[in-house]
Amino acid sequence: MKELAKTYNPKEIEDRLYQMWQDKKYFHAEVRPEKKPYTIVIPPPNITGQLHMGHALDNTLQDILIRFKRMQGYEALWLPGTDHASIATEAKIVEAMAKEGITKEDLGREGFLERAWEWKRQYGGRIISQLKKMGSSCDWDRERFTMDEGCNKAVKEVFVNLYNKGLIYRGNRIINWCPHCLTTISDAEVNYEDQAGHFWHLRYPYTDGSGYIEMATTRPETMLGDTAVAVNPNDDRYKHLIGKTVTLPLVGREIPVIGDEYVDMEFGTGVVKITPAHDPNDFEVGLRHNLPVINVLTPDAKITEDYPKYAGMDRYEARKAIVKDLQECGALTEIEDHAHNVGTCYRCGTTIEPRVSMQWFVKMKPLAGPAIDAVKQDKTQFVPEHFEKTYFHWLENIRDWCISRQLWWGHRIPAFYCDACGETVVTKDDQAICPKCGKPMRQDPDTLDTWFSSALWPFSTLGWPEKTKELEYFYPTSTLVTGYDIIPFWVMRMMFSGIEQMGEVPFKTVLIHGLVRDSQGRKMSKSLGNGIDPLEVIDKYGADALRFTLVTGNAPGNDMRFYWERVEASRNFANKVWNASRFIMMNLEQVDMNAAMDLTALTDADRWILSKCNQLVADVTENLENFELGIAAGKIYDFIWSEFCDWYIEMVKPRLYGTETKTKQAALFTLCSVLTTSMQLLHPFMPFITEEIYRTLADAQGRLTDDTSIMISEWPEFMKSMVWSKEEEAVELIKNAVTAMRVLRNDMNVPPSRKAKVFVVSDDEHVRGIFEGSKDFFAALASASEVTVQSDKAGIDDDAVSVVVAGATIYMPLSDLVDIAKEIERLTKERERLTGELARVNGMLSNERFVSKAPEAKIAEERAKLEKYTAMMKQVEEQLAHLGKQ
RNA sequence: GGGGUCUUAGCUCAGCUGGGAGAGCAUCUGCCUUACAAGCAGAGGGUCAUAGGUUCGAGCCCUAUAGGCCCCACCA
Repeated sequence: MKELAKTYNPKEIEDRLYQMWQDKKYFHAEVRPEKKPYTIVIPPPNITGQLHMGHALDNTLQDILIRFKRMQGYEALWLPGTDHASIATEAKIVEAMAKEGITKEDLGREGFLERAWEWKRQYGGRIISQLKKMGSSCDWDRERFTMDEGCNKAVKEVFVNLYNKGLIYRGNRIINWCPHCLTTISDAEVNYEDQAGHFWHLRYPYTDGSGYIEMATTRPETMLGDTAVAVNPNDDRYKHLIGKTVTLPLVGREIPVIGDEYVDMEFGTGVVKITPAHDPNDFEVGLRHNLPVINVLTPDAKITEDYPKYAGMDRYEARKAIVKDLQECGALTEIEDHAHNVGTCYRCGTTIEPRVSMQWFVKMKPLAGPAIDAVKQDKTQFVPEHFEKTYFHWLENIRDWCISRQLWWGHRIPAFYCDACGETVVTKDDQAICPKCGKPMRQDPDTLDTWFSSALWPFSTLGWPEKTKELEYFYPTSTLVTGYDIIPFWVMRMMFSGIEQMGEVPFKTVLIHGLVRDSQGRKMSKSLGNGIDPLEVIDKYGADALRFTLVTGNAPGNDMRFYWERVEASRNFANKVWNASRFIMMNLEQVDMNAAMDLTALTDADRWILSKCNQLVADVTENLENFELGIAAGKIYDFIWSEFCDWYIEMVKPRLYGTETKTKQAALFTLCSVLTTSMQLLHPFMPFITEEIYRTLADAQGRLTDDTSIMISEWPEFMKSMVWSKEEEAVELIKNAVTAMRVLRNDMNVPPSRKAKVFVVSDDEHVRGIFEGSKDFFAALASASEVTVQSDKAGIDDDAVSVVVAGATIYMPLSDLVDIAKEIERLTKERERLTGELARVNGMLSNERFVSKAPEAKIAEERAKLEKYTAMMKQVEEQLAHLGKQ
């Protein structure tokens, strides 16, 4: 027979089992019309990425769902892949090249891309192999990459579709520019942070020499590009000035004073300098007033050649120089401290430079509407629900999406320009010759925002734009699992893309999770060095322990803290499971498991645990269906540890160590049955250990085949015929009695090694029957030398210690060990407790409004309690009276 | 400025449709009981942030207040 090691060693089994699952193609899903599909597309990790706790959590949740559904009989597809992460990857490669002293320009576009693909081949697989360590049951045969041929086709298709509908346009607009990455970034990619800065108060003189107007700015260097000064047209202080002109200091340009309601009269001096080229609001004002747009900065944020005195200085140097010059010419009157919000690049942290340039945009309003409606109509549901508010808020306030990037690594924009005649052609197929004038065309050099291709992921990975059978079968996908921080970047964009291109939402449920933080609640980050590597956790405690830790004690959508102690607790649970299995298998050889099972041999204890286990099946299934993964895991944990191990296995030991075959067989049958069911319920959470136990058990029972695997076994089902309430009640009574005895012995410092005679007294024949039938294990669990069940106190020493449970009083003649005073104290305490309970129940039942309004069942429940407590109270009082006499 | 969310045992957090406050860790006591000391049996510890309200009944629903965190926002 197969033996299990004394402690669970994950390293011995994880890789081996994962390999087996892969070899057997258990992760692979096919179009099978006779089965219902269940689909998850993975949030594709960046090829630059290393597995971190966020991935670990995200993938654990997905794997739990997919394994659960697979066992339930769905054709479960978990579609994996990676993201090309244009800006991050390109930056990494450029950085590596810099170390060799090469620039992008040295290699040229083709050469650079070659190098990038090489880099992808080399590192793109790393994250995948790390996901496998987690036990992720992805269909690796269908692995995709956001820049593979299929995705590229989809990207071009969508671009052309949207362009033809007028939903993609090219325009000269103010965008977020990163002077370090030298590309645009979208609004969503700008992080705002508070920075200490200053208010510089400036005076611009009127051209007619009639004085000056004063204003404040946080960015004095942009004054080179000022093309107006604005006041609020309703402002009595200034409205008469509208139409006058001022002379821009240092530059000498004559610019108008204009009136625009954008100016807040209450703030500052109520005067604003307008720099359309370098501020988004000023840009809008400029549009309204037809102001010239004067760009004073180069792409890397240096002053342009147009201002020789400052040319070549970066924006901060220029600021110093200009401030100094303004001061010298008397235009600067005051410098005030001022904290303000500065936009920074999400990738490199550089302060964003608003900049006017020709870019491609997606018109968002027409796309946002249907995406909002779909969620309002519950076509897609968020879990937890309140995240839909975040989603609505984003979509309702959305601005057009800037999608062009000045990068080489990415999907190239399928637009072709004719320099000769100015023609633009947007097409899926390369266009070399201008259809209008026949001259050569050149393709737009820019690439698309990475999220443009990610947005298509739920259908591009299923073959779209081809009408594949996969697409028809697996789309819309079932559940999307991601962090709340990704809603604006990805979830939202998949929603409107799916609706627009497919006519159907991309997924039915969005399961949102929070961030994994460190033990002090800080974000895990490279710079803090507080990140915990999931691979290290797996190495030390096993993947199952890591997975279990990530899914328990945490509600959906909430951030969680990562503690090593919690992993230890999970590991301990794994070990518990392991040892319970080991115990069962050690005893298996005692009986012939192939012999027919005599169901009448099942005892109350057997039926009790089977009934409990059956209920667990119902609960866990329901919780999983409602995405309450943590609750489900908690219930399995409690059942296995507190019910199965702490009680049932202990109850069954006397039978296993005895000689009677029939009852032994019933016990082993029950043990195996409950073990198997609970391993199946636990499998989505802890795939490795459950598989190992499942297969080892099959082996021990002589039914192990090549295709025995828990992951393709059928999910257990709740069976009405296995609800045994009477047996449950009976065993609960015994459990209460055992606990009461233990408490009593503990209070009196009686060690378990000291066995005592126990008398159970009850005038209820039914209760006596229960104790009679459970004598063997009752004695063992209560450390009794022998148990006598009788209807009265005949033959029991007067000084026996007693404990009262519902329906019975239990006596232990520990005459020489008993401290009478202590015993009276204990009983007095018990009387107090019962008095409290009775007061509560009586209070409720004497409340007329409760009796008339509460549900029938609740009232009956309270009446039963009243009866039970009254009887117990009577017993306790009798005991007290008796002891008091001595 | 707008929105969201949280406040429950010493710590970290659960508590699913309102019906006697839970877990893990920590603390204390006693156990090497032949599956497990990564264990077993017990114990202590909470005015569920505060104040109102709805209800027969509120940790849970409503309103206000205080504090923490997050997201969004163009106040130069």
